[in-house]
Amino acid sequence: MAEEKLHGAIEAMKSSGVRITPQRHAILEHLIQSMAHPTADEIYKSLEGKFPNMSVATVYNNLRVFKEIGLVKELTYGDSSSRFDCVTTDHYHIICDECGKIVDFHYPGLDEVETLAEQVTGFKVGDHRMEIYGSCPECQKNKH
Amino acid sequence: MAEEKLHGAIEAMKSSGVRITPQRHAILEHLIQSMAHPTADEIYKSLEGKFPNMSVATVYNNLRVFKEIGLVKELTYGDSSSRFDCVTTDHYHIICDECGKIVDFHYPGLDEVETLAEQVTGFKVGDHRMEIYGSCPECQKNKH
DNA sequence: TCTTACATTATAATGTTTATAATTAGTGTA
DNA sequence: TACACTAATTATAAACATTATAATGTAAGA
Repeated sequence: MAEEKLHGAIEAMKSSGVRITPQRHAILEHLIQSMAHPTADEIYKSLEGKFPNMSVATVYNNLRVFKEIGLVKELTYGDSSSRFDCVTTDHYHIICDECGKIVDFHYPGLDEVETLAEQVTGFKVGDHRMEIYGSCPECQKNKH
Repeated sequence: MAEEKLHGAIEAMKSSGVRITPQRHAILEHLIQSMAHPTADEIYKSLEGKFPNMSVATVYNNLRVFKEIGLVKELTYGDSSSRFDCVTTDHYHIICDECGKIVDFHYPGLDEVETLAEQVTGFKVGDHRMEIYGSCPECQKNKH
């Protein structure tokens, strides 16, 4: 499964015309295998063994590249440093008020809301649902 | 309305034993009156006129104090600096799977999700809903 | 293999946020 | 109202994450 994910990520890089370097491979591999959501510095430190000469800038540069092609999501909580997470297949729905069309909308990060809800209410949270409502591009056009 | 909000905030400070200083008053007033979600530096700059000697540290310190007593929420997007927002009365619901109890759950910040949804799907977003599901404190106790 | 454009490295710079120590000022009490 | 006590403010420096720069190295197609 991790293998497949890595393979898919590499394919995504190829088709985006992004070069596959050993450093990029290692960063992606680390992101996929680690269950945690590491900071840039944690990634840097964990790859020090394999790449003693790797620069911190390389980690940051590549995380930006991965974000741009949609492989990685940056999570900003209150702490000092951002955390990075592979994009999962979790998704929500966005629904057109006018024609009822339902479109998948991928968004990785409402765990934060669950955590806060637990703290504030004392509930043990199991799940949540969210829907977004609006007007789809086609229905917007038809108004004119 | 802004008056009331400010008054309420000051009451909250009093009952938390937090001293009311001119700087704190001004920072709160600015947060309540401004429609935007200012950064610490923006607050600092906009109060330069009234308080030529105010230190940036004062702004940060007081924003932390306000956060601690629940008056202010820190919003961390991808940018370099945090933004700060008065806690609004917007709320969601958290629902107990077992007894059906519904508890208000205040959370200021899903605008970010709406914005991203617009960008990704091309929809014009009007609204969203979210519910959180779990087990309330009482029902958790009753299991033991 | 060769070439070229892109990636990496090392370093310095930027910018936000926090820590420190000395001064100042709220707030309860006499 | 004046006093005393404690907390808040200021000015400064430091810490920290992140980005920019320029030189060097390397992936990948011709």
